Amino acid sequence: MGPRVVYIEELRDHVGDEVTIRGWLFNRRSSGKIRFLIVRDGTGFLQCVATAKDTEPQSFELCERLPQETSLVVIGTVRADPRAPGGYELLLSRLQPVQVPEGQFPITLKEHGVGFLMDHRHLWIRMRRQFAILRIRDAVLWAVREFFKREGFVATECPVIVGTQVEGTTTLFPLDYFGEPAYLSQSGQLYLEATCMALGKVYWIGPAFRAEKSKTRRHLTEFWMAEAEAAYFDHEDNLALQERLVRYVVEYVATERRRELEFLGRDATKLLAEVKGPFARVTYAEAVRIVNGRGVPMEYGDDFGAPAEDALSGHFGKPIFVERFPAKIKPFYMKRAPDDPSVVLCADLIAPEGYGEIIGGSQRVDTEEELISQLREYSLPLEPYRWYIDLRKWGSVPHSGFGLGVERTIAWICGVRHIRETIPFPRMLDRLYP
RNA sequence: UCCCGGGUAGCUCAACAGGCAGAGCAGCCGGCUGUUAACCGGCGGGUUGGAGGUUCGAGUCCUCCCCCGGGAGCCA
Repeated sequence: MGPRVVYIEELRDHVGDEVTIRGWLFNRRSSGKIRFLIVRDGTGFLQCVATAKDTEPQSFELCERLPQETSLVVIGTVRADPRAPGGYELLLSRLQPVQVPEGQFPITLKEHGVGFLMDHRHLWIRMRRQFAILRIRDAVLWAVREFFKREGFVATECPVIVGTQVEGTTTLFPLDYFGEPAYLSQSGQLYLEATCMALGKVYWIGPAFRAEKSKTRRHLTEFWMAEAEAAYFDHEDNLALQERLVRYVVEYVATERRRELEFLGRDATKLLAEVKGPFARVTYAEAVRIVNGRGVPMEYGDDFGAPAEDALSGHFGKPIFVERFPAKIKPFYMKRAPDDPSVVLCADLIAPEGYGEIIGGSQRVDTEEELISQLREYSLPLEPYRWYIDLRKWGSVPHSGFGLGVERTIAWICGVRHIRETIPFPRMLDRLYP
């Protein structure tokens, strides 16, 4: 048995010790009699230093030959050295290859085009930038779970195969369910409304599918949403909850993943400043005026396009709730404002810096009469929604909820322009491989 | 679906007005005891996305198709 096996992220506690690291060869450099290996192990990257004096001869020889992405076990002494990236390095005693690649690894440390990288996504995720983003993704999802746990929400699940269309079939992926038409869910919301009447405050993190043929940096056909629904929550409770969630997530990531944010060139201080104070809050009508005032044409009744969202986020420099949209451009399940039935008690949360809408939420229709009349207004059939209507017959209460777009949130926190890098294997229009 | 841009070596790109298809990196060989995408010297590397057309001659011009990227609409 060799020295104790440790992970790179634990090295600060092992300075002076001889340890074993199991990982992959990320890069190597040589200056003749001194050779440097960069080894990664999933928790970080480590510089290993090999010299003829300190390193066992056969291992020293291998340092000059092993190709990129060789899986290997390295044994050496941990030491702190300011010349090492990360501050710690391993003085290599010996190494043992696990598997040596025959050819050259497709992804080098040089430039590559996006198309090439996407075709090699299964290997691309081993590179430093992707490593940082995916570890931030992990932190975002943990933060969401921790937040809801603290707020007393119950974790639950929604079906992914559904028979009901939420708003028209064009955005749904159809499925043959033993001869019955079925779809991949575009949101768990309707089911969450049922579940919150049983468990009070509920949330789930699950996939959502949109068959829309959109081709932008903000869209995936398969993406993840953190959805919450709470009985007895009105519109105001809903916004307060969302604001606490977003602030919690950002503060959590800024603390737990500072190193990764730094690597991405993201200024954690700026992020924290953006969520520190109360979020901006405007009505849809005010938002339209602001957008117009910044030179982006749009009329009352239009939905916000990407340029309009960018204009808004540029105006405030912090997250913005846009409330009270015209009912006509929002789905059937949103509750009308009591003082103005042409608008609904909803809000979209627009992220700062042009990252777009990260939350959509609303107070829901809670009476059977309203619900049936709105389904009719939207020309939707009542039959598939029978169970949903049923909820309004048996102790219906005011309730509200929202869905947070996980990838857009990660893109904003990471400061990456395209959300395809925020999920291990993005599904997009014309992108099903790998 | 629409509007742009592109497809040349393993990768990133160049090639004037139609006239011998090139560079950097990667790879291989050699050098270097503190490298940071290391550096220095040498070597090999091509059905120019596909099909057809114009021409003495096509990477370059024309037609169709395929693929990729950027943006729009729709949304989280």
